[in-house]
Amino acid sequence: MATIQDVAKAAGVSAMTVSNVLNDRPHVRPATREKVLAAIAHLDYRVNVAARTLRTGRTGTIGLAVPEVNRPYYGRLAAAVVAAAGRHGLRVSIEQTDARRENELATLAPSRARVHDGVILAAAGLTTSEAQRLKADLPVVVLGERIFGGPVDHVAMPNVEASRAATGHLVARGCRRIAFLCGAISETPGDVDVSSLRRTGYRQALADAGLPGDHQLEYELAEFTMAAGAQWARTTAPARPDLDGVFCVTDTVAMGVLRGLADVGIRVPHAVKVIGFDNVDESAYLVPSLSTVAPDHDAMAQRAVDLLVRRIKGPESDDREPEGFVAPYEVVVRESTASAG
Amino acid sequence: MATIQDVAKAAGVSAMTVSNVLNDRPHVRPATREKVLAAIAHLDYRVNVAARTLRTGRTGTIGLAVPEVNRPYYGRLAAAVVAAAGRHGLRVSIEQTDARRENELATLAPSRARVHDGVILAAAGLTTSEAQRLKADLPVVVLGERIFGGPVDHVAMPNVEASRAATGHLVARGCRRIAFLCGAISETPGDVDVSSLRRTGYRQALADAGLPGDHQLEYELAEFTMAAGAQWARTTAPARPDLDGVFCVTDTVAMGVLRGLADVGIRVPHAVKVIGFDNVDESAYLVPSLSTVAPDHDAMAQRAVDLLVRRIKGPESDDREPEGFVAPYEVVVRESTASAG
DNA sequence: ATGAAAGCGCTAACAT
DNA sequence: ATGTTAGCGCTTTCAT
Repeated sequence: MATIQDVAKAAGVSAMTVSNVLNDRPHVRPATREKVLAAIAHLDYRVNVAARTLRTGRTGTIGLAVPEVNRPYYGRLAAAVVAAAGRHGLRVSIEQTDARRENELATLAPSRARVHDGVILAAAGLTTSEAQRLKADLPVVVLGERIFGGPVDHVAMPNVEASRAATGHLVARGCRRIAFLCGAISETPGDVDVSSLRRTGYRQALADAGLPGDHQLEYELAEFTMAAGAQWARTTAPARPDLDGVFCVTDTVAMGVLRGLADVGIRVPHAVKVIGFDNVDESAYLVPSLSTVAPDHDAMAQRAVDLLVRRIKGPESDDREPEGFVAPYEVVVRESTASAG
Repeated sequence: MATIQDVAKAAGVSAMTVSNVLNDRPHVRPATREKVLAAIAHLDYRVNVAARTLRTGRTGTIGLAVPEVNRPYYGRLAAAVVAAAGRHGLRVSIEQTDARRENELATLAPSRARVHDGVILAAAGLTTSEAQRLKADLPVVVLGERIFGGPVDHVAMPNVEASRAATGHLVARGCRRIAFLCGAISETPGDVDVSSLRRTGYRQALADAGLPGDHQLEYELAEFTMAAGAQWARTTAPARPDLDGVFCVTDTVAMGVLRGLADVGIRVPHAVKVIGFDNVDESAYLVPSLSTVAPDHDAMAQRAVDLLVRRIKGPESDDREPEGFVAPYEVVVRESTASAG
């Protein structure tokens, strides 16, 4: 395997000149550049990434830490991040955190700085206060909740607003007894997990409509899974005949709910209307198709990568105030909330 | 950030001894080892992966090249590979090939040998003859079709047998006019893509049952997508009122088909029974739930990683004959092929 | 059982 | 515009 020295020799220049060509640095005469490129092609030379990393401290790879690869939402996100990173010439290495805080924190440990130039952390296990005190040893962008006053750049879902819109849509379709299904809500006061943010939006929408809030209608599931959603629909929903709408914290949960309601003969959207959150690809193909909130995944991924690259590139930029970006969204209306029977 | 020299100094030994401790090499006195470990802990020392890689040529990372991260099947697979690799202390870097042969071949190029110790290639764009002549510059395990006489280890789906079983199940449930939906089938004679293998199983099952094969019932879709499946169900299925069963090349396609059939009022399983392939998580929660072939994803991932690790570890093992592993499978019967109306 | 020396391939800094 | 020098942090080889 050819080295930069071999190329230099073949081109009749110094290794440094080859390096300059490789890295698109100025001050290389076109003629010289040609010679070097020819030698590179001839020898089929490839840079040794390890050597470059050892020298520069840059690895050319960013980490993407997600709770679980095998979930449509994160699959969608990962695809978008891989694409966006590629545009910056960066590789993406995906890690699973299983939504456990120690794993999430571990991705920011110094040891990772040796492997990744930066990390995009799709946080699900951290508390807000933890996120606000994140002391990362490498550039980080947190993807998930909006972290006010946190120390790192973050890209967030418009959780509250979008949930309010989703619930508002149910209200507009005539629902009056709307359940909210979410995951475990943190006990820590001031902590903002997805569930509590979306619950806030849900409550606001009820208030907007002058509907009484009923905490009996707020259900905390053990997990964000289809199984949990289905289980709820089979056991709890039938016991609440007054129910006419369900807002699910994610499409995955909603998929389970649709299945469970079908099992117990509760018709959607006739008896109960259902709306989810995420606009996962599958949602459009369910029977009935699932109404949902569609955040702009590509914009989130693109922005996350851009923010990260800026921190990676500019050491001076460490001083820059942490930035936040809230993705645009829209409510996608499908059969599960259709108005006519 | 502490280096191995710092640790050596702190422990009062040479760098070499520290290295020996780090790499669990013999001939280190327990007392010495203790001293070193203490120094490591005290300084919070971490090996510099780049330096080690430069020296040894090993990166500690394997590549996983999949057509698309954002597809349930590959998400499921990726999760399993990440888990299996972790057990060997290896990181996984995921790449997308978009099922294009040049991208798939690129993952095996020498330049990647600098970044990955080996690659698991979920091939979808290569022809058999290409796969059989794969000249990889680093250890590779191909995950996908069974490559007879190929030069690399491979882990395969039991495509033919499982498809035969799936189709046989439809026959057993009384279907007589069974359609087969697949992706584009390669023109190259002798080429075995997923579609043609599964078609072979389908045809065998029909022959087993003494049913006439009717090539009019074999449909090649442009893509393995829900959209393509739905499109087919909406346009083609209604034109074939004799149809009573559909075997889809993947669950994703089947999801689209279920949706499309619902659109045109063809009832499943009453009028038409549908079976898929993959047993994606979602399949159990569709309405109707989808019967399918369930290959053992975890076994496939585990085996792929094991095979790869063997090639990486043992240079002498290059001589070993390429191994093939065919995953076990079972037919999972759900509502979409239920017998009673 | 431990250590000294050398070098993996690259690039930052400083010549020229 | 190009070249020289030095060294990133580790491990292989050969001593001791």
